[in-house]
Amino acid sequence: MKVLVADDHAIVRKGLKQILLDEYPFGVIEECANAEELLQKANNGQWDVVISDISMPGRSGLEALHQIRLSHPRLPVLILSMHPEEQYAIRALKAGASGYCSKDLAHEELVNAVRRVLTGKKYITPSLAETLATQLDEESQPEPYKRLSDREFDVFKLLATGKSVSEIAEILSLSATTISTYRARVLAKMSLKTNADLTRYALEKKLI
Amino acid sequence: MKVLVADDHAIVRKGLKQILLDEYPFGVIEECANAEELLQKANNGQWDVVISDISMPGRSGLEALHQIRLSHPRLPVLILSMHPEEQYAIRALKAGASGYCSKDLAHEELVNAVRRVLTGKKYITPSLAETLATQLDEESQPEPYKRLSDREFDVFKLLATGKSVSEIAEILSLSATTISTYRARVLAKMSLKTNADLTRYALEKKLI
DNA sequence: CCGTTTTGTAGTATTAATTCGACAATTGTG
DNA sequence: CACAATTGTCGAATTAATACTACAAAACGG
Repeated sequence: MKVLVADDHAIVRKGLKQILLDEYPFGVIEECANAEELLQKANNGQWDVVISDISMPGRSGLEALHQIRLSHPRLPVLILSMHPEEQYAIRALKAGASGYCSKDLAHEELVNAVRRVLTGKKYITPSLAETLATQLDEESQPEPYKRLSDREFDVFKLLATGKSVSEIAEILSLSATTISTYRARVLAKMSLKTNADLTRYALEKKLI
Repeated sequence: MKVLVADDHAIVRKGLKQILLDEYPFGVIEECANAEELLQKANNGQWDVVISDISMPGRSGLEALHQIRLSHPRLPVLILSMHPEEQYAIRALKAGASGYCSKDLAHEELVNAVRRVLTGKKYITPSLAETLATQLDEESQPEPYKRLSDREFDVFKLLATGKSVSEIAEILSLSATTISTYRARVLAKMSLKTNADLTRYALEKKLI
């Protein structure tokens, strides 16, 4: 049993490692503190499964996932997230993740998820599975829900934390006008009107 | 060495425990998944230090901290947070925390923090320490938690619900410049920076 | 495979917000 | 009480944000 664990929080890495070692006492659990390290190690050995945080500084877990999909199509990647939220999960699964777990699950549940993805199946954290199911259900009738594009989502998150348009422009190296355009699209898609609405939404959904 | 560890994420608890066990191989590390459990265990044994997440479902880590301060005045409590935000840190320290660590610190740093608080000293996570220092440096010390005047509070509430400066000017029949001035004063008094911060604060305090 | 929609990106012109400075009225305090 | 600090209020000058508009590239839907 060889597992690659990636998370920028040392504490989380240790925790994952410990949980996995409890289950697989003779397993090899390797830690990666960021996406680069993850990619490097993924290319440098035979692994049974990768467990990675979705949001890490620098190249994100999502980008790393993408890379791994290309170079190791059969290596299952389980994405971990703090946020039990659809926006993240949909992205991860579209990028080829084998599973999506919220970080607050019990360790038995984590072990469970690992087992499933090892057999080639998908795993979705229970709380989210329900949400997604309802979502798909409702999609037939009302349909006010539109998915944000990646860029839009970036801008959404930054706006929700109180960044100004010009700060975001700086951060993403885009023109302020462009950010304004994204902002307008985000607001329209979400049927909201103000940045405060975004903040409230994000807080409610525990996105920030 | 007896440590109480509280966090709602099993993964984080495991990680903390492991890091502490690496450092204190014969230590007793007990896990608590929520604030109730933390209080119960704190009252039920002799501990050297408590390490607790700041935000847990139900009664928060901050409330638990308060309780512990009352019943065990000499027991050091180290607060952990995902967010290296001053708002939280200031509150935690005011409520009697011995230290404030961001969850992304390396495990050596955590061990360090524990050592410090054991000797009765305070520990503040480096990234935050810098922020706080710059703030004090940059200008007059904006004493936290000054009371807002009535007008200021009106403006505060309206801003927190997402009204724009000009809308507020309209509502209160004042010039937009005046509202901007109030806004600046409110922000200064509360040591906040953005409208999003106001919204967060208001939501937290259930003011809106 | 081809037309349609969505996405990523900006420029220009217009509008809103902020900074800075100011000052009278009110409040707090030794 | 007298003097300092706070509060309520604003204008002018400067900056930031938004509304439109636009267009190429990518994704999608038949």
